[in-house]
Amino acid sequence: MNIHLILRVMTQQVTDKKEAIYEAAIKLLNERGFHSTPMSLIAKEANVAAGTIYLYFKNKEEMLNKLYLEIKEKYSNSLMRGYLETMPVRDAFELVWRNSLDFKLKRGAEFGVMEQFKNSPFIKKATTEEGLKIFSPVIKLVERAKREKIIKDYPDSIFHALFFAPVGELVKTHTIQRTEFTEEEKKLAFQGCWDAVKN
Amino acid sequence: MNIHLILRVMTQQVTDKKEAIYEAAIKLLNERGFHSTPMSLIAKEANVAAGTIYLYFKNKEEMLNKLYLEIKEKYSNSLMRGYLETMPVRDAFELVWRNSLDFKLKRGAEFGVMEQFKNSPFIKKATTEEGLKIFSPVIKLVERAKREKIIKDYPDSIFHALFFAPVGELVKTHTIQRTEFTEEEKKLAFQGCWDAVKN
DNA sequence: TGACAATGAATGAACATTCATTTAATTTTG
DNA sequence: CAAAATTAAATGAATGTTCATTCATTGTCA
Repeated sequence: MNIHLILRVMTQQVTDKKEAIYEAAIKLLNERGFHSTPMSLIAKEANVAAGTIYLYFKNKEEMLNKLYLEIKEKYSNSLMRGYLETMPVRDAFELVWRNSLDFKLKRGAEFGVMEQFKNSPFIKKATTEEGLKIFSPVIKLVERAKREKIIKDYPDSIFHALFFAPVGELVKTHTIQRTEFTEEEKKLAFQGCWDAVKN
Repeated sequence: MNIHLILRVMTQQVTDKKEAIYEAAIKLLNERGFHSTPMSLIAKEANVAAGTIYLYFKNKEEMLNKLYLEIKEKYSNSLMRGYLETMPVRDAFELVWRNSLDFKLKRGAEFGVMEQFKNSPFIKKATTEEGLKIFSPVIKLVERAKREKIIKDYPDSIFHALFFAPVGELVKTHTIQRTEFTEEEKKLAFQGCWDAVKN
């Protein structure tokens, strides 16, 4: 392999097709669920031959586990967007909370797939563990807030449940009911989450 | 059909086999997920022939939708267990919250199936709507508490997200990590949920 | 014995995956 | 530099398997 080949591989085919496959999979999985999106359909949606998917993934299981991790990583990255060490802690929490909400609202298909897979026996333990690592920046922020006595000294699991779980639930409700999520409601909901964890 | 037959049908076979099928389905769906529990396996687990399932259900889709409703109903009934009109409102909320937690902990398989299906496109809109009706006793309690200014005047969706969503999230975390859910943690978590909604 | 319940082997459709072949890109050679 | 040779990428028809569902047959019981 010479340098040109390496560049091509890195920037063109692999990225393009793999991305196309991921995108197609996200769209279809969200719309139809795992059980009724065959590989052949994903291939068609991605404008790729059925066999091509198997150049990039060992099989369907591996593909979906990788897709899940990819989405989790995107989500995790979006959480800390705009964060500065110098922020007041409470502002940082509002930022992270809003980032979570925005991701789940704007990237509805990704969020749908995440939710569908999160509790499915289909996702392997290794994948779940990998997914936890991705979250570490947020965990650091929580540690800091606990040390400064700004939030209660909850175990991580309880903090996460009180502060983030409601966001997902709300987005699901609004998505199902096809109702607007107003700024008023966002403020109310954040205040509730904050009241649950603040000291 | 004579009266004896009707009685027999109502009390013996139908109930027994249907129940056996439901139980088998819950166990397998929770363990293996929808995509890899074939009807034949459900039949075997229920000690019933494959064809028998089709005496009680039109097809797999109908079976799963009915199963989902059945579970939701059991869950909903368990929520109000022990409730008395005369209770102080805050005690009633703690009761309902603990009932929710107990159900999700003790009936882990049912809870797992519920979670797996809740966000799946597999569940039909009609089923989701039917599932909402089942919840009405709790909604009445919430109305009462709002009127008495004991909890904040949140829209139902926000109340639900703040007060109930964390319970499910916590149970899932503990189930995955195979850790004990201590009484201490339960107290902490309830206090958080209550702080989120109380006035 | 008649009426219904239950069975489970058989059927056919759907699907994941393979692989022989084609197309495209890259390198070598004269 | 162009043509030939090599290597890699991509294709999609074919394969074998899995599975939901059916239905001819058998069992049950009033």
